[in-house]
Amino acid sequence: MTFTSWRSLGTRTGYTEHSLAETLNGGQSFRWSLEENGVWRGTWNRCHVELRLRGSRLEWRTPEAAKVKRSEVERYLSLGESYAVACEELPWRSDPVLARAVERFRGLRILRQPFGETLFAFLLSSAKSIPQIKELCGKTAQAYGDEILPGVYALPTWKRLAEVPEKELRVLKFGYRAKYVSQTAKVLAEEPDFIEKLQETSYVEARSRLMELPGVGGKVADCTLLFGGSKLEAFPVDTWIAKVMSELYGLPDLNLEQMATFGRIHFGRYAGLAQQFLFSLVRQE
DNA sequence: CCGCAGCCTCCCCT
DNA sequence: AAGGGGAGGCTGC
Repeated sequence: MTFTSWRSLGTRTGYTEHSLAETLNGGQSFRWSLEENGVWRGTWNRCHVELRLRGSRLEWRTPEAAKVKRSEVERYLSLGESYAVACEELPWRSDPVLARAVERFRGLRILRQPFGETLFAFLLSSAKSIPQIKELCGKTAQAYGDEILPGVYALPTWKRLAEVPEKELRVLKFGYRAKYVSQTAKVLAEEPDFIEKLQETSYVEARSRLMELPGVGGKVADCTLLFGGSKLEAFPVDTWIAKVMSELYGLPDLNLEQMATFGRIHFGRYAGLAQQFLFSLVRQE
């Protein structure tokens, strides 16, 4: 494959190697891999790009045949957003735990992934580690997705997934998640504008609609809305964040749903960004 | 309303 | 070395 030359995405993104790795490979997306030469390679929709950091300058390139636009990359990486403003608005001044996390992972941000792909990945996420989820996504793309470039496969659409028998997904080692994917695919196939309509509604409404889908509980709904729907007030509570709330915030008696509510109130409009900082913090320790 | 086992499979631990 | 327990969760009892 012939790539374009490296192009700058700016020198003021705030990214460090550390926070870039945490953003691309820290549990938001499962479609990035780090090559030996320090280059990140990732795929979303029909976009395929490489990223690297040269000092403070973030650079990208893409196979010429892929026809990826700079604006698509900027949007995906959420570069145009006022990231500094969001960080500034987080309550780190009165919250030493958050302050430590923000300091340690400066540059970490929330991606804007395709909604459908995000939903798919998080339907697979229960009781799975990041490498395992990546493996399942990769196998699914190869089995049912389009080959958008030689050897590069996009994830299949939900329409395509609706045609795949649950049994085949079990062969790919989806386990009990095969049923979630299969049944959700059927619902989405019957209601083609389900996802589109959902993105136009408020966080609260979108969350409860998403939770009607088989295999989607509060955590999966929040991850989908945060990483794939740009609902930055979503505060996903997994076992790691539960540990943070319990041990670092002194709230061991709240259940998961109560922790999610606490998070949205305590951290405010950008609770999801705070969650990602805290998630990186505990996961590292 | 709450808490818990079961679900697939893999991995880690003993 | 084989076998139990838990994993970035959801569902039904």
